[in-house]
Amino acid sequence: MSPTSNHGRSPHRPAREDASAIAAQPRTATGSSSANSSRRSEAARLAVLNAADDLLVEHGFEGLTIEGIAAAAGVAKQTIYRWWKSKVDILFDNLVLDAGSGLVWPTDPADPADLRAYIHRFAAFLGTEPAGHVLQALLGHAQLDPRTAELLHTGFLDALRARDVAHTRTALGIPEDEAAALLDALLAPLYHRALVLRLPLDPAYVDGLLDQHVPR
Amino acid sequence: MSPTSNHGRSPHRPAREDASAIAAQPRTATGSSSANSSRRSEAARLAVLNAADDLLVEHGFEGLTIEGIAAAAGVAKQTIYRWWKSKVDILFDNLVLDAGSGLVWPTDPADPADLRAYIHRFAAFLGTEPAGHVLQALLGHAQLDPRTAELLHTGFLDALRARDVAHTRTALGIPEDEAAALLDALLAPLYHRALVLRLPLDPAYVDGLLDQHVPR
Amino acid sequence: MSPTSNHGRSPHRPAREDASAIAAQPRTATGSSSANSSRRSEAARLAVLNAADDLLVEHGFEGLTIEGIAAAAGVAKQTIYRWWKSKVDILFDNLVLDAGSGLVWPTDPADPADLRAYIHRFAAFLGTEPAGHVLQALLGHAQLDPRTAELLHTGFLDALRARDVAHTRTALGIPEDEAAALLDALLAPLYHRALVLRLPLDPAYVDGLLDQHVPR
Amino acid sequence: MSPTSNHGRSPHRPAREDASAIAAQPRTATGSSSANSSRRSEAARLAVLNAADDLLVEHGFEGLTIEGIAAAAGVAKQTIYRWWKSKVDILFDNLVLDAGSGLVWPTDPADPADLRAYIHRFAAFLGTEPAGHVLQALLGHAQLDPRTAELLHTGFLDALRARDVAHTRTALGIPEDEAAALLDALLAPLYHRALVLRLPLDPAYVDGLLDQHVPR
DNA sequence: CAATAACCGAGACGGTACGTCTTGTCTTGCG
DNA sequence: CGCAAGACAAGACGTACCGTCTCGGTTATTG
Repeated sequence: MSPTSNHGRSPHRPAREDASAIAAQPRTATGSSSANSSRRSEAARLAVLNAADDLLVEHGFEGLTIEGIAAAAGVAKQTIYRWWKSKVDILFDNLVLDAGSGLVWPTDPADPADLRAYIHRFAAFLGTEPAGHVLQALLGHAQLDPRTAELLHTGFLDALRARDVAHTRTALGIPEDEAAALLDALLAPLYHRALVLRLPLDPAYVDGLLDQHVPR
Repeated sequence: MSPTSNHGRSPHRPAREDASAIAAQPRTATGSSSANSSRRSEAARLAVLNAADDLLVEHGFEGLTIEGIAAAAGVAKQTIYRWWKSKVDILFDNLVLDAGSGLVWPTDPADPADLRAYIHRFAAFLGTEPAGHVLQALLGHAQLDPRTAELLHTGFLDALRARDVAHTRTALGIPEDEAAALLDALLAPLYHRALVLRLPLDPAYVDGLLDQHVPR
Repeated sequence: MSPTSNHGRSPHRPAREDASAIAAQPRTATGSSSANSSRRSEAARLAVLNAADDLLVEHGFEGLTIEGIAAAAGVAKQTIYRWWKSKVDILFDNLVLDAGSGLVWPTDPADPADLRAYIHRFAAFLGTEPAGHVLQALLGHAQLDPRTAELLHTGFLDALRARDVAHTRTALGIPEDEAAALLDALLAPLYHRALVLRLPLDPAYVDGLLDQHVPR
Repeated sequence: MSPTSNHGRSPHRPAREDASAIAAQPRTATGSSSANSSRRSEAARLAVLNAADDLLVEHGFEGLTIEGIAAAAGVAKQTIYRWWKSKVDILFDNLVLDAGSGLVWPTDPADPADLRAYIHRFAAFLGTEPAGHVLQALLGHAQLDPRTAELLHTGFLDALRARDVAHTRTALGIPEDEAAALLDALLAPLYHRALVLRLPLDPAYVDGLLDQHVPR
């Protein structure tokens, strides 16, 4: 869990006011992370997140149950309900965690090649275990449940898009609306291929897509 | 239910070998509908399909239960299980039914404008109640459940795509691979906008998209 | 379950209007018992009652759980909740069942010795497994829970007392108030000894008590 | 809490070896009360006892929870568990406390009328809030739980009976076995009426009972 | 023109998981 | 150390649906 996201730490009570699940610099040293207010058990938190990830891969989203997670994590059911509302919430925390470490832009000196690199990274993230499984499951479930859709968008996708548009702008030196359009032109086929066509996002395909839209 | 689809009529027993849920000509005269072998109650079948549609809109996919459908349809639970394996199966039948009447290409004399018309029709289908709700729900659920994915692809999406590629070819007089690429370039943004961005597919947007890819 | 008691048969829905759980002749031939309205499973009913009895003796009232009964009876929890409101209800049915077969007065020709015999029978019933355990548990729980008290009195104790007073009257040929007073004088020490002093109700003690109050 | 009872003061650790919860002279000056060794908070102790009493009357025995008592007393749960094993233990302390002040024999110069007075006092104690509620609840729970039965008898009822038999002897100048039999003859109907018949122990009834067994 | 077989409604059944509740233990600061 | 606060593992509670299984009561051919 990125220290800038308090999602899992201080749960539903204080209402999600977090505006940037995807921090530009998720890794900034926040000594304040030691402001680890509550007496929450870190061991239990991690055991739950890992168990959920494992069981999602093993049994699929439908076969993922709170009772199963609790049993696999060696944790009481109530400990889960104390900190998460639902299995969707748990997976969301996993998504934020994984995105924080796996969905990053190359660091500072902006370079047009950064976009290519990032799109490749995104395709790998969406298309591979376990993070991609989680994102696909949450996107799928968001079609079925408005609360999941709300959480996924305001808590993750919106921030991700804003960040990516900004990076694209600075990387290519183009205006915001152009950056957004370019990003959509690149991401739409990836999502389409993964969610609708269910075909693999192999690097060759991604390269072809990039060649179409961004000059090498 | 299109008479060329035996999905809902003679169910899981004879194993789904239906290859063209989306018939090119779903409306072929079927006096043969009297080949209606079994003593299945048409009233019950329709009551179930309608109840499922209504309850999907009312309570969402998760809140849709077999018991609820049975109660709303005034039908015994066993009557549902006799003809459908799951609520996904019921929704699938509804999808095929709705697609048969709402996702058609203009009839015969091929015309380049047909593609524009069809894409508009598709956007309207995906974006509006209740058929779009059903398709979105099934696409969402397909991310969570491989059996749903299998059913949706081999039973609907693959046939739809094959048909649409063929129509695009004849409408524009282009080779198959070009037709497929063009179709993807048009559909990917629509799916992306509907499933990921959750924005409306208004005609203005669709027109803009078409202007980008197909000469007016 | 005595056929004159509909307690377990037609459960909480039709509201307990049964006025004579303790029928004078619980065994009256009622071929009509086959007027067994619902399709309730007799096997499940008996399995639950027996399991409850066994587990009460084994683990005590507090250690008796619905889940445990369901597991021991090889029955789904919901099957128990369908027909009984609580474990108290199950025990009550057992009590009525056991009382019907074990708490009977000698048959017709009234004889002063009948009272002696019945009091001995009562002492044995109250003091021995498993029926006595059930009655003691329900009497104990009635001190803690008004609903149990209500059920036990209006559904069992009142009818028992009325029946016993009537029998005492005809057996000894005395007026009702005298019969009631005599019965109280005999039962109070038995209950006191069983519930408060927790001493055994051996036949010698009962004989002594009888000698004190009824001429041999 | 009587100072001669260390029940609540030094709890389960030193194992209850107290033989006379009901001291003949509960009020004997025990300067040793300053043996108030530990740093136990008297305020917390009293808050717990009072809260338990209040909540027993308000919600009944079953609705009485340790957490509820802790909350109502403004005390941490652990503080309760530090000093009492269970809610039964807390109620027991309350019983001893109340009995110490409400269930006393007239003082010294022995007089035959003392028995009448004491029986009236006992009936009032058993039949009225809150002390009677506690005793009835504990008697009821003793039917369900052997540990409660053990505690109630060895910790309270046995000593009470011994004391009462002794007082009866000296008050009426009769041998011990006669005193015990007389006491049983008086108490059995009271317990029977309170626990089984659930009728009020009004003074008129008690007078009638006394007239039956002890010459005025 | 019965009989016989499938369908139908109703709903009980053995199960699984839900989300809530309480228990009794443990840990973390404060005074 | 006692204490308030409260997280924790454990597990029962009562509810909702699941998918299977009778039960009688219609139809609707078919022998």
